[in-house]
Amino acid sequence: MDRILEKITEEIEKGFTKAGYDAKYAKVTLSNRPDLCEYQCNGAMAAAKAYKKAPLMIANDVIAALEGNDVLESVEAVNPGFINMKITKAFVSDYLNAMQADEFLGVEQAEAPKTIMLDYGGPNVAKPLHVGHLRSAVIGESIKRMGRAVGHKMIGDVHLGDWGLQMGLIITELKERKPELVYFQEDYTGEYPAEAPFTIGELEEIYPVASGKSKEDEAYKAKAMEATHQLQQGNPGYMALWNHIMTVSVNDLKRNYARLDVSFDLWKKESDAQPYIPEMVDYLKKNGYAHEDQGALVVDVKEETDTKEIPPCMILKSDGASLYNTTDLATIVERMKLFHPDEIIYVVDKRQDLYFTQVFRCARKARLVDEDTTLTFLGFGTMNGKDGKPFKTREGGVMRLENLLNEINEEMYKKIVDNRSVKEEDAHKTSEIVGLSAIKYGDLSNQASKDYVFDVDRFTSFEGDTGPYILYTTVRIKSILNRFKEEGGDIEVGTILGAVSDSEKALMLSLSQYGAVINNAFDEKAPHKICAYIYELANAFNRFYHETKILSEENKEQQSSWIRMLVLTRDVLEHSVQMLGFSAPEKM
RNA sequence: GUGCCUGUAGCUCAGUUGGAUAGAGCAACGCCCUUCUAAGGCGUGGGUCGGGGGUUCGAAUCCCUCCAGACACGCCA
Repeated sequence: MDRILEKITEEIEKGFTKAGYDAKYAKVTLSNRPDLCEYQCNGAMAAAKAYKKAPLMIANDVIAALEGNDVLESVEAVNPGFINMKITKAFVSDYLNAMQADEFLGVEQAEAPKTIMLDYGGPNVAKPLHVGHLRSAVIGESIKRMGRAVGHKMIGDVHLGDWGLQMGLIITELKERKPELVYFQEDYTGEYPAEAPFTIGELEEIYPVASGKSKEDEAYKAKAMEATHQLQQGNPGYMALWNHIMTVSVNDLKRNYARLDVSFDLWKKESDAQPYIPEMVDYLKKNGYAHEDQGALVVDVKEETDTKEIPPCMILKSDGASLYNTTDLATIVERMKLFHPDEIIYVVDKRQDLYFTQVFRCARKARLVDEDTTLTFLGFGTMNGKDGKPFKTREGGVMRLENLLNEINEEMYKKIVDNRSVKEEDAHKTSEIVGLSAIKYGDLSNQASKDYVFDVDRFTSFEGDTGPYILYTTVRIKSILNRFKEEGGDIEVGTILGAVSDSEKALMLSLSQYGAVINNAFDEKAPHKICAYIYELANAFNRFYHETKILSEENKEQQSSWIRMLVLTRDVLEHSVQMLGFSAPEKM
């Protein structure tokens, strides 16, 4: 279905054409002076130059030509040459009824759906998730859901960090502690135990210890590097251990991501890309893309237009070993081969901007990606504490994601119990749902690319521009609808009628924007635009709610009109919130 | 040093891609519950949009310059 702005623009275009002006000036936008009008067109001022005529005259010509249309309730030309308009009540209500009948609520679906891979999450095996992983997960999940809502095929890939020295470190430390394990017996030929010789708790304790030792003890580090090498060569005992590490770790990661309501379609990992490396390196050499420089194998990625020196993309270190770049390039090769994506979006820390510029250019230059496959870097800023410095625990350490979630849930639980008399078990469940909205909304309502301040008190507040406020509004609507049903009403029947109050019309206008907002938000990969929209919608609803008594309305036709509008408002809010990655409870 | 990003109310942030009187929330101060969740609504005060130039009918938005902060700059990931 057409967007409401397009429909209005079409009307204005008719006016411009009829008055003898080019229709390209007829672009209509939302009013930035709601006190004066609902929609405005600034085209007359732009046209003034081309036609060498006063803008106001042009505006008046257009208005005269618009005479007799049934979309505009009022239209007037104002000072320099603004065309201010209000649309008819019937036009808005017709639009809302059509919107309600549309399964996508007016969100335009992609005419040619794309396959878009989303690289987000990026946790490391055997290390707990910490707050640094939060943004990637939250933003990535939202973009994924937004993409699906506009009809694209979105493939989310967690892209596990499971390769390199960290594995060797764990194996080495394990060997120090339990040398008697069969995994370390070279002549062992039997089956390895199905049960892992460690728990996730032990694993998480082992890694930092091993990492610390390797920094101080050269011999230890050498052992770890050797173990890494052995693993990569396929040492059966090490491979068996690696499998255990993976299983234990991935189960734990899945549990944690589930708490965040984040899910991945693919649990691919860096090691999966390794088989592609030899052939890729060979290809880069043979075709002259890569050359040796100071002993390392590199690909030049400088471009004429660069304002600064872009270092070459390193493929192999001078000792011949591969590195992060190599794996990422090989991952691109793998993704192209397996999924042929139209676009790959990386949701990663913005500090990796330069690095990804190198990787993308290298992939492009060496034709590792199709020409029409887009590589997108979606860099996000740092999550800071109230002091403006990177978020830390009170003790100054790195905050585990799990602990952060627990803290928020506890905070939320207190608030819910303090304010309402609810059953124990309900309160715990509700506080988890609302707590998640607090975290996600707090994050997503900021522009992803900027640093932001993570303020627990502010995010968990029910007042202002917060997740809990949005949910509270949604719950209020549900509450009315439930009452209506209990009294024997049917919320599925009825037609939305023209507005009878200013607050109702404002709510209707806000609802009518939904489709355009979602499409635009996805185009710009900007979840914060959805936040801004639903906050405004929630405000519009609360204003309307405050002055309209629905359940006691005598006129049944009017009542069912309002009920239908509540259903639409609820649906818009729930769909929006779904795209942000959380949901509304039934009560709170 | 080079490059990139950021700078908007006391605090946290928007600003529809160049439009009208720069907007929200929090904090402060008033009002509004016998009526669908007051975790709500209405209102008041608060700004040289980092500074200075320029572009034009018109600039928070585009260009130049300076100031301040954050980040990145070949064998880490």
